Amino acid sequence: MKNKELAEKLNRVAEYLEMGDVDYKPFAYRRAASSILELEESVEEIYDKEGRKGLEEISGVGKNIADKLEEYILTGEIEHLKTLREKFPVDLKNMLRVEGLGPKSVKKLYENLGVENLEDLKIAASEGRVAEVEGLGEKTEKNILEAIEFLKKDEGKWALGEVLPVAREIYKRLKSLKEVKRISFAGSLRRKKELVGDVDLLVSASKTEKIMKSFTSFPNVEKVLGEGETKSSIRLREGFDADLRIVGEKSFGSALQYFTGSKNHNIKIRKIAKSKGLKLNEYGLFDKKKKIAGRTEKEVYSKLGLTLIPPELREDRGEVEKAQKGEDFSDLCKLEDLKGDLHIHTDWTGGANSLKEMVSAARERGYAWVGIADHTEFLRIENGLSEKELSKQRKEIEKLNSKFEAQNSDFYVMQGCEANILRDGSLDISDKGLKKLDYVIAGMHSGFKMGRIEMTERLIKAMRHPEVDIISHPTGRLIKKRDSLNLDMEKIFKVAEEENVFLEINSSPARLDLKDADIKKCVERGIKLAINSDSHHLNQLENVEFGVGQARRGWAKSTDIINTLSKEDFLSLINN
DNA sequence: GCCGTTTTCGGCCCGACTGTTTTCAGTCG
Repeated sequence: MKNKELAEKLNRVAEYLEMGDVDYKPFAYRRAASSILELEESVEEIYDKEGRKGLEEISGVGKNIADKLEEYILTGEIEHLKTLREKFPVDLKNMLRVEGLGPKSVKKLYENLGVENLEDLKIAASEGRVAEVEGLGEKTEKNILEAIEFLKKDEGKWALGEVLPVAREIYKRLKSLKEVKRISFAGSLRRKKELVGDVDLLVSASKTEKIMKSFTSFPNVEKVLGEGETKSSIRLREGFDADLRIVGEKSFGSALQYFTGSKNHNIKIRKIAKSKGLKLNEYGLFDKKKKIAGRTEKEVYSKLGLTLIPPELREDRGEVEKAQKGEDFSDLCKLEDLKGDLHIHTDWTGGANSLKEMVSAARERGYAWVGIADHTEFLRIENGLSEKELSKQRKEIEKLNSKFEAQNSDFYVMQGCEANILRDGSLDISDKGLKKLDYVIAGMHSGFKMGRIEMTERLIKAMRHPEVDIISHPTGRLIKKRDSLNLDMEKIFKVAEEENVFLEINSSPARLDLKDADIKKCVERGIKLAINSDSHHLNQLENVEFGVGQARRGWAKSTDIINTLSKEDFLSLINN
């Protein structure tokens, strides 16, 4: 768990150094940070086992950064970072969350206006002082104000991808206790919402003391907010809270139903109970004083004349009515329905792992096929591939396929690409180059500030391109960071229908793009979707879990998702 | 600050876009 913290510290050093106009060192610190994030082992473990030498063997870590890692492991501080902070006493972490604001601008704002944090910045900008700083101007000031507004919108909310790994650690810790009979996440986390307020855990047990002790002594606890017999709360070092509730075995189902929500879903469910002369609360479903259900959620729903509604659907978007009619939701898409992943990067472009490594990791996941979709020319930073390089990659892919064939394996690797949609809607690679590929993904990676009409036309032009099959991360949003692009989604959906273009559900926890409401619209119109990991590292293949959660929140069935097809069916769909 | 089919200093993914300027700095990917 410490790796993430350490990487963050190193990145922060890089940012402060950039503020101080230092060259190259920031790059070194960033590189070290990113290789630490990719380690399988924790830096602490490496240090325990192999000492300093082990630290220096981490790629990108030399003598100096090893010093800092050692210092942090031993003291929990990095003196160098403290010194840098004294020079520029600004809340860099939060200031840099403002889209469009980098270390250099933060420095200007601090030196000219004494801006140290977001509040200062907001005041300065709304008083018109930001525009007067040399190098900044009125538009920058306006953009800053808008970006701060956007940040404020999701204040106190955390991205599912940030919360879930920590939540799982707590879950595992509690589950290992013999006193714990049943355990589940509840709340928005269980509903797989893209933003969650906190971690809700529900446990059934008769003896609670040991469980509560284990919970409040979790290593990442910053503060115990409350500790009781049936309910405790902790604040984690990551910044969010976790709540644990313990109930009796006979109430686990009703409590789970109650604490999973959503609020609007539960209001509707309780109304149904009331209309039947029953009462529903976290302790059970009651007929007068007699408890008639509570042990399982299924029992509760069933006694109310409803089928069991999957947590991801519990938003009062029509699921209750469907459940009343007997719909069993079993065809909703599931992780195990995915037969492949169409959006995988390799070290041919910006990925961390080789083609071979990515392919074998995908194979180990139990996929039947996989699609490599590296960047094309325009994205120089990602070493986007030229037509010629794509042909070379193709040869390597064909080699892998022959190998699989020789092993009598049906596993198959397809070659696609993620082409860039330029400002005018054209692609950064020739039709001739695209024709050689099995399929084509296109996506927007630049030019985010365009008017609605222009932006919509741009995307539509790309969708109408005869070679384009899939649009990656269609709205371009970054969760808690950047709002969706200015697109007329109705028009986009219409063209997707006309052109048989598939829209991506990008599983990267930073994106989750399309969002649930858009997915639901696609499903209703019969537009097919692709759940892709957009992996740049083999650890990221498992991110499809987030995409599946998102798809389920959008009511997508397995038949709506093209990754559930066999390779043959997928290719014939693409070629028609 | 790290790295080296460059042994010990010189190079370090780079182009588009935006908003500031009026030729370029900062940010993003």
